Amino acid sequence: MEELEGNGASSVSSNEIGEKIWVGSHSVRKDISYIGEIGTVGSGYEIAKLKKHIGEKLGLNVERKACVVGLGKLGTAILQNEKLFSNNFKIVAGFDSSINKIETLVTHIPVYPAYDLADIIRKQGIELAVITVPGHASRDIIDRLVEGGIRGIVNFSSVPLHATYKEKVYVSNFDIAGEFRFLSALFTMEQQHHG
Amino acid sequence: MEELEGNGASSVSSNEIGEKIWVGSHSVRKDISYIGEIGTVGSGYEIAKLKKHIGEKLGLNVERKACVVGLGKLGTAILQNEKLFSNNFKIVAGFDSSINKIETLVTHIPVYPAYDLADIIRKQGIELAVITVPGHASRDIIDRLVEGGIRGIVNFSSVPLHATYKEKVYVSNFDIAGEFRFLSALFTMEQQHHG
DNA sequence: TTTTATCTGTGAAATATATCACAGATATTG
DNA sequence: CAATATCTGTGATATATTTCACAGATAAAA
Repeated sequence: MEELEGNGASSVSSNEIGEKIWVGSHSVRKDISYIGEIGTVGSGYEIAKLKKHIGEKLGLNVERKACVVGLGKLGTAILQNEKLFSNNFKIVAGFDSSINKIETLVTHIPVYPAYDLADIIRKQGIELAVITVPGHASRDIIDRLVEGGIRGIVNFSSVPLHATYKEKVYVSNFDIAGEFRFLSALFTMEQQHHG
Repeated sequence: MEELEGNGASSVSSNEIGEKIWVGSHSVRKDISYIGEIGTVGSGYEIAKLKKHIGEKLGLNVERKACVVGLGKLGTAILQNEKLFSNNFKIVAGFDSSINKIETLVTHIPVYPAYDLADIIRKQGIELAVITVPGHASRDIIDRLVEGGIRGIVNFSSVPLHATYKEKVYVSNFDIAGEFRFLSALFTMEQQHHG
């Protein structure tokens, strides 16, 4: 929608949205209809109105604080790369278990030792975390994040985490090797079907 | 399964697998049944046999070459982090459009200018790519990857790519900001339902 | 104003996915 | 060896998701 606004458009049809995101116009309309009756028959959806409604429904209109746990190469790259985030998310802290790493890392974002995790998350009201620690450490980290009251976690460790609803934490696992396996499974099975 | 093997087990039941990955035993059995009749009633699945069959079906028993396109902080971190990959995937090349970056980057993996992309992918038989270029450049990059004959792409740029089946390329999009939006939508909607 | 084109919202139908339940086979125990 | 416990593979059922089709409303054109 922001792309279309940039082109000077003020309204958009389900068809146009569908083409942008490679989804049928039916599905676009059906999904939007769960939020409410937002469109205008004949001319489509007013972009500003649609953005507002989606934002309210999904909680995207408020700024949320996030942190990075594990400051290896990957963690540091994420910590320092503000372009990775849209404007309502702000990385406000980094954590690592190595004091040495914390003292030597050059960055304008404050970094803390891992044992302060729960405390700082609670005090600063941090809601989201990206974790890039080695697999064996991730279970311990998630416990401390939950203790601090974190709400969502993006997990880059190779050990998938399954936070329960009871814990009130949602986890999104991402594993590059897993994606590679998935992709190679797709094209391997394609070949098996075609001979 | 490798974890269980490490503990000395040689066979595993659908129940045990299900507990490990938080899935019902029914689903585990049903999924495995699509590959064939691999289990033994009464004692479960022989781990070595199950690994072999899954590997063959999904093409995980062969080594596959991969590359990283875009050597900013994130791309460099991925290029240099071999722990991110399981043993059948090997990063054999990095690419960037900045000659300066290519000349100054210190790594034991060969790096090349982006204009050599298609050529090197073809010559070296690279099947997988991770792309971490800025959004606006990604469409051009994917064209060159396809030209070189790439089979699968993990896309970290914020612009989602949709490779068609016709192009014989599969794409897995990953966008950290998108995951944050998804997670905050989940807990926001949870709050809306509970009052 | 009248006609024609455009577009939403949504029941209904079609697909796909997940779950269940159990027959029948194997392993284990006493 | 008999009795009991364990476990797979799968048809059947249930649930979820996607797609379709169109009534009815608005916008644009003539």
